[in-house]
Amino acid sequence: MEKRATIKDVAEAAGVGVATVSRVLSGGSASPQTRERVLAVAAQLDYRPSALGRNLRQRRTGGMGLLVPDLTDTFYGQLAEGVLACARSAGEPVVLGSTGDDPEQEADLIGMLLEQSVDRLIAVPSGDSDTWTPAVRAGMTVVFADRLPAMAGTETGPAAAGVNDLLRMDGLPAAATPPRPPDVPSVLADDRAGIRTAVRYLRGLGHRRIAFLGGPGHDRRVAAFREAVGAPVDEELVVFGTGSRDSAYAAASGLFQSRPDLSAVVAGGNVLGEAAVLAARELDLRVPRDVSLIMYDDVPWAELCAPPLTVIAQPGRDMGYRAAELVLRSGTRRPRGIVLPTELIIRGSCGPHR
Amino acid sequence: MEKRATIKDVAEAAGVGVATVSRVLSGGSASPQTRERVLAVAAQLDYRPSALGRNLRQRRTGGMGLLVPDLTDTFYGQLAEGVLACARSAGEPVVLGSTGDDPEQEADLIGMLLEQSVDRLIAVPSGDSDTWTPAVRAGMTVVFADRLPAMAGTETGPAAAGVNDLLRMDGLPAAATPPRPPDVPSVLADDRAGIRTAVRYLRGLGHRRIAFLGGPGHDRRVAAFREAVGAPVDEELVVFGTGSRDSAYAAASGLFQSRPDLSAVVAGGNVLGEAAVLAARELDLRVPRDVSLIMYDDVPWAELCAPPLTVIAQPGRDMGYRAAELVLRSGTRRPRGIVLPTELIIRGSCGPHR
DNA sequence: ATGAAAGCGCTAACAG
DNA sequence: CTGTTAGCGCTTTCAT
Repeated sequence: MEKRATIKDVAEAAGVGVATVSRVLSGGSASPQTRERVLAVAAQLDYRPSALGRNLRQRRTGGMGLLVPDLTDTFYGQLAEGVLACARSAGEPVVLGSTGDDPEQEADLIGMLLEQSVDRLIAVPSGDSDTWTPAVRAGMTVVFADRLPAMAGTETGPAAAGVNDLLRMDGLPAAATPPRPPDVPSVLADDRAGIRTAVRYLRGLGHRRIAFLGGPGHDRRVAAFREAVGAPVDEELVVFGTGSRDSAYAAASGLFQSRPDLSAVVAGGNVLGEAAVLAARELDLRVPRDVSLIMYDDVPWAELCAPPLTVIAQPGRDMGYRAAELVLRSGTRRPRGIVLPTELIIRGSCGPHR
Repeated sequence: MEKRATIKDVAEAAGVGVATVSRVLSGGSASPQTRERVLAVAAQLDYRPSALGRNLRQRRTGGMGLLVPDLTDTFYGQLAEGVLACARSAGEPVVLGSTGDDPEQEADLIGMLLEQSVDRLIAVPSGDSDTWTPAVRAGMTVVFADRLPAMAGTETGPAAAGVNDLLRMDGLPAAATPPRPPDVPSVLADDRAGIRTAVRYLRGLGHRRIAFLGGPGHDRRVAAFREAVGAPVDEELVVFGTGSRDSAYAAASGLFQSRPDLSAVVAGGNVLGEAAVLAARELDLRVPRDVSLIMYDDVPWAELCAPPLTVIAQPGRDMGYRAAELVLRSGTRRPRGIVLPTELIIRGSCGPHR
């Protein structure tokens, strides 16, 4: 454990001032001579500028934070891979946190990031806009991915100050394509189109009693579902798990048992899809003979199921990559929301209603 | 974006010196009076000590780095969740990197961490011991998880200096239980026992031509496999993918086609198991009727397969948690290797040889 | 018990 | 074009 050379060491060894070294290394002006000498000495000393010094000086950490609900969920794994790929090509570090879809943990992690002076953050938010106000007020550039924070105090009339105003999206007016991105820096999938396509597909197959199995943060998807199935929504057919696999299973199982008349279900995420398959099997419901299933997220194992699962694919890796780009370019342009397309991939888990 | 209060602000507002504030906040000695006042002022000012200043002063970043091959692989997702859980309870940040099982990227990421002065690292290593020498020499505390770096220059006689000497494990002598942990700080699964149990199980079912489908970093598993199947190992039955899903599929498919006489395969990881299922289906081989399959890693979707997959379960989350504990306690005791048990979970993907 | 002061390694004025 | 200097926010002797 030998201690690293500092900029001062390099300066002395090269017979120049520290400022010159700093300039050379960050591409400032310097005579070719000096530049070369400094570079040579730096290389020779194996000098690595310390991010510590630079960060303190600039009062900010480089890189970015990344907050996801659960890395065990393959979709978030894909998203994370995208973020990491972009960060790597920029040579920036990524500080990771897993929130477990719990607003409190999320708030703690935000606090931790603030303490680290991480001022760029990509998040799949769990808490509502109130959770996010501190981060924004502290000057963080935050890009939301996969979903937006719910608006706080929505039922109490005018929304409280904070990010709420930014979150106001178009109020889901009559189907307009292409979708208008929200005004918050964000990378989302076109949930509405994805769900609508799925529901239409099921209806085309003759299904009328279609259920939605959702999880935390799936409100845009449920909204789209309600819109797609039309007016009298059978509320018993819209159920939610809390994010854990157990609760997802319980929700799925409960749904199948309480409403044996349903003929198709749309799972709002891959963990819920997994639960649906498991619950169906346990109850001896055969897919797609007894019940058709469409799952949000295309994950590798969707193809391994018997039958292979029909899915609404969203580009997880791309979403992560784009989000990282947005958050890194935040100085350049005021980033706006991005909406990425989804795709219905028809495999074998849906059949005609019978 | 209001700027945060500094320790100086607190000191002034409380009418004390900065040193006192520092002491109070880090649990040093101070009169109850002073302590209370400082605390009150700090709370009132919403003061958060800046990690930047502290880190620079102490010439090290808190927290830890985490390097995994691929977050899209559910096992590493579990591992990461474990690490994050431990880090969170310690309030420490985690800097994440994904290596893609590529030693070069790994080396780059190590460089990045060094630049950040991250001096604790948990890694699922891709490169050999040479890749890791710089990190160790720079004074990093590194805990390996899931596997150890291969020894460099092993074929050229005496191993080169570096971490090589630390890596020397017991040379797989005749089966001794319990397994002796290596002398490197590490958290590993008991691969040998896991593989041996699996092979014995298959043999008990009458299988004689058993193949091993491996990936990067599976050398301990292959070694165990060779040991378990005994002397004349049919080398054609031991094949490798490079880590990507495509190459895993190619390897599996090639294996099935070149050796239609095999009756069972052990997949060294869940990505390879996935590939095996896919390849078998593509070739119209039925599991377990035509070929039995055991996969390393118990992942949620193993149960969804038809038939559900018999697996060698290893405690991914625990491994991550323990590794994080080790790396955090590194100041206290010199951490040694830990070996965690595996478990053969029999489901439906193995049948009698026929 | 407490304050003053010295940096940690770096960048950004500001002079020369 | 280049060197000097002043901190960034914090911990830590060292006096008091």
